[in-house]
Amino acid sequence: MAKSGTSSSVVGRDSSRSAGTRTKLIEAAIETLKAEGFAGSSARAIAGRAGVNQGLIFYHFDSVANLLLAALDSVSARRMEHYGAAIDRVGSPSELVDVATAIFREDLDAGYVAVLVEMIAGASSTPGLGPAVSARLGPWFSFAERAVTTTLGPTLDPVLPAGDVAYGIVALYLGLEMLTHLDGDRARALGLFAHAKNLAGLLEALAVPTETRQP
Amino acid sequence: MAKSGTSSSVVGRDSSRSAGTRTKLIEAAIETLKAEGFAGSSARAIAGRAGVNQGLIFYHFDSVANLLLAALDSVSARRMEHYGAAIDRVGSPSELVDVATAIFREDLDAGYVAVLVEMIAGASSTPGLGPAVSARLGPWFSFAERAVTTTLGPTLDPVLPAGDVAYGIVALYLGLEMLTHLDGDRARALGLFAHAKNLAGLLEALAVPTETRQP
DNA sequence: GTCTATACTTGGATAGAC
DNA sequence: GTCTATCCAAGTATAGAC
Repeated sequence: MAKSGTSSSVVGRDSSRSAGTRTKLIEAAIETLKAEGFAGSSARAIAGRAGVNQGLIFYHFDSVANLLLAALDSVSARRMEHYGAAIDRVGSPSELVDVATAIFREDLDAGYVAVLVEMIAGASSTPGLGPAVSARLGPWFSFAERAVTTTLGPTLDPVLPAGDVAYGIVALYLGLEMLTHLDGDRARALGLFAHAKNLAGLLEALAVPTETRQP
Repeated sequence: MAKSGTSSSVVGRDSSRSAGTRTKLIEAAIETLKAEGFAGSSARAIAGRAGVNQGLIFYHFDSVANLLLAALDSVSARRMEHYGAAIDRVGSPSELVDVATAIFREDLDAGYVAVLVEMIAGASSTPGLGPAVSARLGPWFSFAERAVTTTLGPTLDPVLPAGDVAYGIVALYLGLEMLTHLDGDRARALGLFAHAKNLAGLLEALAVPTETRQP
């Protein structure tokens, strides 16, 4: 459905001389979702922020919903790249909490999770948007699951399956973003991460006090 | 700002012969928020569901946003009443998880938390709505805190303040509602509650094995 | 006091100019 | 291929009928 290239160029980038209207629109869509929410992300609002005519949205993306999905794809891709790099240098649970705290702070500042939240909440109002958004949640789940698995390992897998924990973590992440975004008080959420750090340290002290691992 | 009574009657109810247009509108607003989301809750959509002329919204509530806030007040009041009754007959942590599970299932079916989620997410798009919604979150926090305090008591309060735990629980609750509502799969969320039940049982076994309490 | 008919504004989408 | 002018539907809000 969505058009693939901007020009007849063979390369994947949109390298025509028009300075990438597509890219500008996607960037403006992200900004508008963050600042005005889903309900405020009209074609005119987004185009105004991008400094282009609103008709271009329908030329490049066919509909506003498609543009918003492209915006969600864009943030997801950026975040997953960043997350993946961060998670690879994590060993212990408390290190995981440290990384998670830093990432959460970044996401809050940049408003990346706000985009996701608005798209999920907004999906109720546009027919067909729900499944599309749902499909794009996959990377977030699998990233969280990978983070849990690589740090906690199969240690607590029998009592707490990594997939279930990942689901809860994503849900908590979304909820904390909502609350923080609503009242602008990030201290409450960050306080929770501080407590998690303590619990992680406690967990490390309890678990495998002797090096019981097979090569 | 909002009009208080419907007629010049002395009683608090709207007891005029008009069969309660206000009430019908509030009910329709709740249903519309659940089904169509914030972005889909226009004056026309709500009035259509209520079977009344859309102009009545502005007569009775001055604006759509005010009607939506009244709808949020209505669900909050109902839920708090129900929650309060349920929490009073809870003693142990695992009982708390049982009650929380039942309540979560109810909220999912009835869509009460969906209303809250949509209002929080939608607050970004309407100037002034954020603080109004934020103010209405107070009861949810204090209920969660009360639930945590009465069951876990001051036992783990030093390491995990009840207020912080309550904040996290509300956030998790909102996030689970979003995800469940999005893909219609409530098994994932309910599975988490099952794990919480196990952990609660574990906690009970560990904590205060001897009756160490002062009268 | 309650409600309806109507005015005006904003939003989605496209035909056609460049 | 890129963009603008324009159309029509949907939204908010109110003047005035009952």
